[in-house]
Amino acid sequence: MAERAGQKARESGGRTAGLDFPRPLTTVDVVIFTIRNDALHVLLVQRGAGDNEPFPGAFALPGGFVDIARDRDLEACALRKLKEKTGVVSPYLEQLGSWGSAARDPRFWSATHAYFALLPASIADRALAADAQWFPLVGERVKPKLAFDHDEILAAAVQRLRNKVEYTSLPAYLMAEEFTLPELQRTYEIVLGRPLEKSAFRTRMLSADLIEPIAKMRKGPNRPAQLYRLKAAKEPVYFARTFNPPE
Amino acid sequence: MAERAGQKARESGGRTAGLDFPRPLTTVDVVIFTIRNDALHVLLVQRGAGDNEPFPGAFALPGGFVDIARDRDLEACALRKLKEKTGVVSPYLEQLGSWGSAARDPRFWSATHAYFALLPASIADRALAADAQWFPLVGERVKPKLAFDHDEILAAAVQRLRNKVEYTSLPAYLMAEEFTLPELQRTYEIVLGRPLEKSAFRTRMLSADLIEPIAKMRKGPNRPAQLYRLKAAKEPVYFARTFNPPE
DNA sequence: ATACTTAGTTGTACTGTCGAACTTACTTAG
DNA sequence: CTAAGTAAGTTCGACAGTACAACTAAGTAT
Repeated sequence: MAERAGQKARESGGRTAGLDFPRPLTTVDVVIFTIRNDALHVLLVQRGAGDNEPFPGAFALPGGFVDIARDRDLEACALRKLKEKTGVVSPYLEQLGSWGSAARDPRFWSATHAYFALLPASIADRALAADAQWFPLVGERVKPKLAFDHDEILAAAVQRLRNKVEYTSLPAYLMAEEFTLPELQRTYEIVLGRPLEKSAFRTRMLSADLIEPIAKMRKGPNRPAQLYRLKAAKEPVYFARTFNPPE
Repeated sequence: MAERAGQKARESGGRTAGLDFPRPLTTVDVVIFTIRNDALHVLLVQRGAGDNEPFPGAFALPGGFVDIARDRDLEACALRKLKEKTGVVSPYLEQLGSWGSAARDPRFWSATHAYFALLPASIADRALAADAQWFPLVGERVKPKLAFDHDEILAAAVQRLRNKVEYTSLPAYLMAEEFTLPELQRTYEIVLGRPLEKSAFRTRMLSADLIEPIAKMRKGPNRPAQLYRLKAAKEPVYFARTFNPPE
């Protein structure tokens, strides 16, 4: 329907200011994070070796062209790609930014809308697509050289994540349904790459209206720990201060 | 060059996965803020009354189609549109996000890349385009109903600005070359919509490596005030705490 | 029983904001 | 010339939250 309108306008050949412009390619890419083995990981897919595709065989962020017939909007497109690769349907998903230039795709002027998602490791391990694979992060990069400008996008995603972790509750979305405070703190420390003060962390997390204790306790080889879960609100909490800065 | 490659691929009619997808319209819009008469203002342009254009006569954010022949990348496109409307060539410019859906433009599936810019009032008043006009902000809106989903984009820009003002030095980019600390504080207060503590504001601004005093003083009807200017670094400063929160 | 480990608490020092009162420098009214 | 007014800038005590370290608690392993 909307397409027909566009076709008509284009076929009419009139100076309809804009519909006549050559259109950039429009894609969506998703940077999907999770924590495995005490390290931040990102999901990459290996590209096919077809001759018409750029960067054959290279690794890339999950993503691809917007399908105007199936994708109601950009976020729906991101969710579709995320579901195709991981099976996950309701992750924490946030828009990261957009990258568009004449140079980033050898085929044509192209613009990508980048999202980033946080998944609990427990969910992330189920039902990965055949061409998808988790890679640990080395600093802000990943070992293989990525296709397009995906190295740059990944670096921006990591930076954004680290930045927001300083003053928000984002790491809570990397946790399983039930978790203990020390586990949450460890997640913060993994993402930030530096240790945090135990008591300050506790008082902050407990005074924030973010988590609630549940009746159960986590038993282990040592003293049992109180289990918590996220409160109903899905929105992240913003703290008034950053954590003890590295100096 | 890049265009030719695209044309070829399309003409070949091969299943080149992606180049065959119908492409969304790609635009860039810029939310340009300044402060006039102790109030936050945004720049709007009035759309022409041509029959082929949607929302004829309505006000909209400055923006339009990406011109792949002239725009090296998205930011260059935003800078071009900003210069066309204001003459300003080196503002504070930050990407805001992107909005894309089948519904936002009645003509076709379209995606816009939104930026927001901060201009000092002194610069902003020079050389406005004929169809451009400053509008004061009422909350997160503006009086006229805007074209497309620009009301939503504007609201997001205001929210982002207010948010970042809590813990960054962004308002410094709304100041003239030379300014006093009380003037800077007033700018913060205008953007935030609430008063700030004088002494805390001073110690924070002075201990941040952001501004430097210059030899001159601003004379007025009362005690003269020390003049400051932004330090060389163009990047905004992030504070470790937010300002006294409203509750 | 004893040592070890991790969860969680307590207490002191310190930093920066809050809030108000104060000093300083200039203008204007009488 | 003096007194009142105004805005710039400083000072000070109260307070909140963090830093750091020492402590208690509850389990396992030997």
